[in-house]
Amino acid sequence: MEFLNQLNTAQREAAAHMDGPMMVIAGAGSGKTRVLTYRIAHLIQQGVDPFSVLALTFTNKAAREMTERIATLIGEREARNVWMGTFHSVFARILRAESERFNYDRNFTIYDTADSRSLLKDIILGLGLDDEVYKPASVQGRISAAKNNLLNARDYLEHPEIQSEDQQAGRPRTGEIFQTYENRCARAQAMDFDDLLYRMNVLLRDFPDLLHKYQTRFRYILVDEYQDTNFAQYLIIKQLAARFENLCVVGDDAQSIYGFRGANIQNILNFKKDYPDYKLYKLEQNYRSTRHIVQAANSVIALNSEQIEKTVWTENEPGSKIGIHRLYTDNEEGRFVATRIFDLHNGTQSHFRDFAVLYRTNAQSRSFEESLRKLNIPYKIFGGLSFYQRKEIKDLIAYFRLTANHRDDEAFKRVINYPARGIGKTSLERLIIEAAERETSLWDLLTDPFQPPQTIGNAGLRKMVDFATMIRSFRAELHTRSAHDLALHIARHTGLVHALHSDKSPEGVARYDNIQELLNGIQAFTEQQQQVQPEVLPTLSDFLVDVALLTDADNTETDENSVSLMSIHSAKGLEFAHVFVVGMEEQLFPSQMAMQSRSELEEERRLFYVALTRAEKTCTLSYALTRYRWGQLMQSEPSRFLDEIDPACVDMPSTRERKPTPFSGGAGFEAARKGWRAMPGGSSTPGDPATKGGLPATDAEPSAPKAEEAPASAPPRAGLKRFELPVPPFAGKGSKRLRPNLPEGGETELAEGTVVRHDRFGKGKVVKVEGVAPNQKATVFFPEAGLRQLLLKFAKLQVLEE
DNA sequence: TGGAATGATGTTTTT
DNA sequence: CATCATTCCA
Repeated sequence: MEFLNQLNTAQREAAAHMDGPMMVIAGAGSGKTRVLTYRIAHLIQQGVDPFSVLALTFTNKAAREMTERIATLIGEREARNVWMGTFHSVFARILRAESERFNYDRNFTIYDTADSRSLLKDIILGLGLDDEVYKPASVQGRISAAKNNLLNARDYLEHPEIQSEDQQAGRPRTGEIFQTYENRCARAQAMDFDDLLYRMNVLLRDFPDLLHKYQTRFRYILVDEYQDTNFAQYLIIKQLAARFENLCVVGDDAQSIYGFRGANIQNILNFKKDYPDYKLYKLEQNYRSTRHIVQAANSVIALNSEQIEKTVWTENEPGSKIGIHRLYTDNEEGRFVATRIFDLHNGTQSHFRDFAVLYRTNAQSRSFEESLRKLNIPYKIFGGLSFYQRKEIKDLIAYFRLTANHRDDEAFKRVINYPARGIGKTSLERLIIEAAERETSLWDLLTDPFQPPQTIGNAGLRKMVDFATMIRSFRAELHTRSAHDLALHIARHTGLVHALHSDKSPEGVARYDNIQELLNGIQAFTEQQQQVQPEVLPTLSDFLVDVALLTDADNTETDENSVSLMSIHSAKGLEFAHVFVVGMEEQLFPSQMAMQSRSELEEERRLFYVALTRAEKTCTLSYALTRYRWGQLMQSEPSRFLDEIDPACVDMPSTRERKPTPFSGGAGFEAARKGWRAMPGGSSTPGDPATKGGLPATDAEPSAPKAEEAPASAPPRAGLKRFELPVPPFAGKGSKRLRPNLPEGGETELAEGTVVRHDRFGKGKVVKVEGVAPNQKATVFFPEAGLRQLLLKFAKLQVLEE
């Protein structure tokens, strides 16, 4: 009981809540993790069995930190027994335990995004479709959205609205691809990320005994970052909590930044409908940041129309104002930030780990890496090409996967001839074709004792069979050797270690080191598991469940003293004394991809809010006037977000000047500096649609600052947004965000990928088409003139080829 | 069949 | 500018 006294009143009340549904709306930096951990500790102290507590987070790191914090409150033994993990990892475990209910192998594979994309590409080509029309990535998005709304392939095919959407998008056979994808995954005993949530739902829906079992087991359920849950997650939680309704959700609508992957703020807004007698707690006092930072963040987020009412305030000192810095190039921006860090590090007694550089896209990290390296400042990059996505790591893991689950076709294809063992692509292709004909996995075909593959030459077949024999020999030891032991054996025995070791190029050495690092990681895993459950041998397949769902952010050794470089998304939940938010430019932040609709722009703004509120003491914003993008030098303009900050919190008054409208590319240094006044007659292009300001996003310009009373879910702009699907019929009362039909695409034959000629900009390729007939607009990439937005009624485009 | 050279192509954010 | 994919050659 005493430890609750370390909390403020609001926090304490929330943490002391025992039974019944509750929601905590927690402003940034208001101590929400504290409330979660203290509440769990308190529950256990009050006699609740730790085994009956389930806490769901979005990152493994958050889960680990919470476990640690709880351990310091009530001791490690108790803390360890709380079910704490990400949605995906917890449900993957449960699915593994219950796999026989849906005819899956216990050791099923979890396909990552790359696996499922390559499978999709395979299917698309296999169906004789054009992968330019059916882009694997966008089909993937479509399927993902469907699954997040609990639609399987059959539902998808039977859904008239979806079908007509696909018709109109010119991709009528998407459902067929989905269907095939589903079959192929089943055949390979594989699930993708979305399947984990989908299956979990189906499991609870179709097996009342299991529903009962887990409802009873998880007597207390806590959910972190509730604003980021999607429909599938929402429904799982709802079902699990239905028996006791001891459900605690914590979130901040202002920090909802995963709408693009199906997260639905409505889940927060609807909580009171599902649990009318819920108790609401609000945490509004910010302990993290200075007053200027809090005020700046508040002023920005106030421009969003959809929010839960709350006031974030702080008693902290005002601190220094937000700095805004203009640089001429992206490299200069890198140098600026690095020198700043260097000086601050020397001037104040701060550590390098107190600094973070946050950017919108991972591709921006390069200039900062270079500059930091030059000044000998240690840094660590998060995200981007994650450790687990490196080729050599994926190769080795593919061997592990194939060992655990022979039917994992993606893994099979990856390593059948790596290291080279003389199995060429024709042999493999024949195997693939034959497997498709017989509707079986590659492995099952290859090892079929009665009907071995018919179409492969003798030599090739023999080598393949040898390969299978080797994999089988690994399999035989799956349960007798520890994860690390077997991993090492596989790494050596396959020749992979040898192949990398003999490669003396710098990359080769790095790869070899990475393999070592992976093996060390498995060693650590093995030891850790043995500590938790000494009586059980941690196997390689146990490791695989973990590794599929790991990210770089989970990999950090906290004792490292280095500057953090990361995307704003991955910075969520973290805090740093000194934060640099870089690349504050139109088209970049807000991203050009996210300006189709008001709601997308608002998500970008929340992202900016998240960025600002990571800072404790100082926050520095910067932008560059020119930047390399797609290998091209491009002009850029200061982000509109800079103008949205309350000027009282900003250090550089000159930025208060009125900014040019978006998309006025090519205005030049002078124009960009002086603002839009310099544009007319300047280097701006005649007929440039920018001067028309046709974008909805412009609504948010300072000239019309107060958010109009938009309906709760403003109708999305017509556009190419592919991500949302109508809520499925059995979704019940949930949200009803039916989207109006897209405008008929007729009128023009312009489509993505069309090559056109413009009489000033030359040859270019259509990247995107949007808008309705008279005002239809195309985004075209011209190698000579860069990315341009053109209003079709003005621009005379000549179609060169489809 | 394997590897190197050349050419096309693409950038949001992540479990 | 990178990475990837395809092509071309030994």
